Amino acid sequence: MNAAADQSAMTMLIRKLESIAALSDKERRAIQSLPGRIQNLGAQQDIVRDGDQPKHCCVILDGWACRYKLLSQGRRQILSFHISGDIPDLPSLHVPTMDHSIATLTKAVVALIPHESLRELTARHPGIAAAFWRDTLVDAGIFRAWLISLGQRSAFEHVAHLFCELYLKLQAVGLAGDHRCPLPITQADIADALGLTPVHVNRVLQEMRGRTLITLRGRMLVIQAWDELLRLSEFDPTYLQLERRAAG
Amino acid sequence: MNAAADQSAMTMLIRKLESIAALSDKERRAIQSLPGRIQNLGAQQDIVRDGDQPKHCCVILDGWACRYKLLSQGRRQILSFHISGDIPDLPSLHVPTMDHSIATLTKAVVALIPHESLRELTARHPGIAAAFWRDTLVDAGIFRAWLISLGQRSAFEHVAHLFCELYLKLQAVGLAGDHRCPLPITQADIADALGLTPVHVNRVLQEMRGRTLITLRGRMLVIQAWDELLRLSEFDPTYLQLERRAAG
DNA sequence: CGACACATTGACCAGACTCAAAGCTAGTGG
DNA sequence: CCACTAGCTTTGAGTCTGGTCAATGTGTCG
Repeated sequence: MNAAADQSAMTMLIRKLESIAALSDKERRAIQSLPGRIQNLGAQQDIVRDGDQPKHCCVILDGWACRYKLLSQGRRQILSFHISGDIPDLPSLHVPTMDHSIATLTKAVVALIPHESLRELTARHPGIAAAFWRDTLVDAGIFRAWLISLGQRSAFEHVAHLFCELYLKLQAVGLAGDHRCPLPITQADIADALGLTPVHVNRVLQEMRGRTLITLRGRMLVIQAWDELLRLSEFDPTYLQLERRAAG
Repeated sequence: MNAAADQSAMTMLIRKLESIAALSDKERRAIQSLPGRIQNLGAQQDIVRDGDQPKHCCVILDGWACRYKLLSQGRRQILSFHISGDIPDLPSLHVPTMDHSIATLTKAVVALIPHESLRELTARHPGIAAAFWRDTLVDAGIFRAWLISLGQRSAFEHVAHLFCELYLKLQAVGLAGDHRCPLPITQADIADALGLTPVHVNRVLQEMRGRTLITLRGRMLVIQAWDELLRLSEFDPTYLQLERRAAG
């Protein structure tokens, strides 16, 4: 966190909510004055666990996190990726028991906000309540999009679709542009999200490079052929409900 | 619809909401007096289409429906199954544009309720608003469970998991018991939901019959070995959030 | 500079798909 | 009440996408 961010840790949350709904000045101020315990976390650390009944929600201020579920024999399904501004455990406000875990994928900074404060905030500001509501509906839309990918798309199309989605989500909160975005996760993480093996994800990435669709080095993804990637994966950005900008 | 049901078409909606949240007498009466245009539909008929901006929600009173998305080359992914009491397009109250379609799978009876009436109802009865909210969160939980099945389970485990889920959902609204439930959909429908081919679904069903796990004839599913099916599919009913009864 | 995690490659395997052909069964109309 | 039909289910043979197992690079951080 730098000095500007310290002024309000909630800046990223506001930016995220404004990417899917309009906020008034009053609402922005109310969010900025939310109490939040800042926490620095390492990579691969659980934030909330399957079966927990959390009493606070976590806003991601920096770094990447994911929802995931463990099955027998160490199988892991990643259910969603989360970036700055996201509140992955927002549903815990209304559904007490977690049916999955949430963990960091990279080093991360999060703010823990008591459920109580959030309930007060939403009771006082119906506009914010609506924005939260809308956020979880967008989340559900992303789950549906992943269902479609898992059920109908080839591994190649699936990876392409994921890259389009991640780029647009990052762009919406100002963390990407010019068809480049950070991608600080491993091929094994991607594999667990797409229901593939790391080996096969690697082969798909090789093919994408070979076809000059992307560059992926260090932790930076460059989409060299955006339109082509959209076309190949039949990407339709409607489900992200990003009102302010068209895809691309 | 029989005479008793005519008394209030919303009986199934109330029963459904009570399977996931508590309602007061006042709230029950408010729901019962909702205005709803009753419609009789044939099988395979669209109720809402991808891209629509609906002005009402549909409560399913009888029959089965599904959410689905069409891709190129006639591929169809079914995103969820819906039964009596469900409001599959409830999210349209807060997210204007549909990113998928909703259609009947069997002959069905639905009630169309204007968004306006629902907004009035929820504004006047926060408990009902909370129940609706909770319902869409449960829906999201079901999407996550399907993600896990698609990503990590074998075809056999996936079919088993689906059968456990459908049985419990039907039981929760009084449409199943004794490990028997109606299953008025085709193997092709199941295939489109699980991302498999109808041929492979058929082979899986044959194996389940061979292992005396289920009986499936006419449009009736009998689960002969419930515990075994739960175990084989690693079924954990938490995500359905059915407070009142344990699984089974 | 060494160690560990991550990425890459190769050879072989298997679960699910494709294509094609019968066999059932529930509605329909005569 | 029966014959017909359309849609659904079942079965078989061959194929392919993605998985498994195992080894070898590569890069990054103490």
